[in-house]
Amino acid sequence: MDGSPVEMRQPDPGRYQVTPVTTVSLVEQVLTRLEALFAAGAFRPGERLNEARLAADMQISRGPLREAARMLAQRGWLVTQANRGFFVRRFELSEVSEIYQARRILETVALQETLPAMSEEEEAGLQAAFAQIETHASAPDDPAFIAAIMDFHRKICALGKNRVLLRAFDEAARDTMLMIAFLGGVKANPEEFVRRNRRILDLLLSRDAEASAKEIRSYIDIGFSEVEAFIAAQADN
Amino acid sequence: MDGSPVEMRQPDPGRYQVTPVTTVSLVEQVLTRLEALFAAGAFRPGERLNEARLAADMQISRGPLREAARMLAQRGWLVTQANRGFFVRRFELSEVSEIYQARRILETVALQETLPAMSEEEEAGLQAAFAQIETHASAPDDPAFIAAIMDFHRKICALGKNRVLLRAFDEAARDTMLMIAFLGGVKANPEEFVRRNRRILDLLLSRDAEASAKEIRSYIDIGFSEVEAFIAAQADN
DNA sequence: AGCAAGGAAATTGTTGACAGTTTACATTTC
DNA sequence: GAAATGTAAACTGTCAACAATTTCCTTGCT
Repeated sequence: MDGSPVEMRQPDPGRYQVTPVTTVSLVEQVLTRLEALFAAGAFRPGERLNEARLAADMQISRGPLREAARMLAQRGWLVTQANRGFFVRRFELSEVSEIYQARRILETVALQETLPAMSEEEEAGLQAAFAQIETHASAPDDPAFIAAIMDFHRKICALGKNRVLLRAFDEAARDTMLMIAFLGGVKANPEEFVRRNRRILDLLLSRDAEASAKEIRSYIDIGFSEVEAFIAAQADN
Repeated sequence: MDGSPVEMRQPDPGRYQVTPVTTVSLVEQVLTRLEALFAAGAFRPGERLNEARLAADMQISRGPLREAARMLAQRGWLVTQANRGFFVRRFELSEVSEIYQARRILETVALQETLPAMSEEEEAGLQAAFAQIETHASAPDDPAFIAAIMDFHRKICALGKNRVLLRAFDEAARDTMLMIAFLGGVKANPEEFVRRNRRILDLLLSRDAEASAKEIRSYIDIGFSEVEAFIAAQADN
């Protein structure tokens, strides 16, 4: 009973570090799952999604599902029709070219002024992101491969230190992934992707903004023409 | 009873024209109202919004309100905290500058290649949008004045014919309006806004992409420095 | 007074049910 | 047989209630 101080808890902030415990709401979980379904190509363009069925499959009620669907609608992945519910968006060919055009601008404009001042952390981040591309190149059909590529280019865009433009890139990147999912995956050989991105990385590390931008534009153009050709081939069938 | 053909309805598609009857869901109505509340500066940054109270005021249940709030959260106007609900976003000063920087890029990059080929409709649209600015200049405190300015610049951005970039502009423009709403409205004299935008319009109509871009950048810079000064003045209090 | 503990009130997260609309199908009419 | 009509099932839009968590206030202690 007499207070020997030995066991007393004292504030010692530096001794250990714990992260907050968080709960994940159903809406967030549903959103994640729907994104995964989109990435896996489970939804077809124009498809109507059945709220009751989806909710039952996920073993939740329709409320959280609808809230997640509203977020995807705001993001542009779903469109709503009054009294008819949510439909998976469609891509027109014209919009595909706009997506790539936007990426060309967003990724290169970021470098223009900031590349020479790239920090150690940013440099390390780019290298780590590229390493991820190499890792996933062995399984190019896995959505994680495209996701790794997009993350690398996202880090490029992040060099611009502009959250508004980075957000715009995120949308364009997500649109790209969605479109690829609709097409049923890429079929271009992964080695070329790795090689060209390595070249981009090297030019970035040399801090040559002009050459980097040129290489990035060329890289994006190639990606676009491959998608374009693939769509044209599909249309022929 | 014998069918005299006089009154028989015959398919005659050109004789009259009706537009579809549409229903507006509660979610859409709520979204519109929340946007108006934001524009009017009714919400303070960091404020938590009370679902039950808002829903009761609008005389609806919490469901549609939450769905609209999720859309605003996806848009970035609200942020969510687990089990604590929706909070009005905050603006850091650094982000304000990024918004203007993004607008500078998005509005000028659109012109670079497309201005010389501007169509009659686009030209008329720009003039009509500018006329709206003049109309609302007499009531500069009305959110409609800023909205008119933003719409004019949106049409400029639309010249680029890129929906992805236009969407990015929309976000930046909405962020700008939100920020101004938080600041309690603009106090710069409306005549200057009208004058500078008229100059932009003239340069656009002359189809001089380079001069237009320069004038737009200058215009945006002025808007930014005014907001910046206003924020600094507020911070002093 | 300052602080911790406890509990009631307020608020969010989630659900199930009902009303209104749409969709699909069978039936009638020409 | 094709188009129009009527009808039942399916589905979305909305609500009200309940469970879980947070917030606020009171109480008791040093």
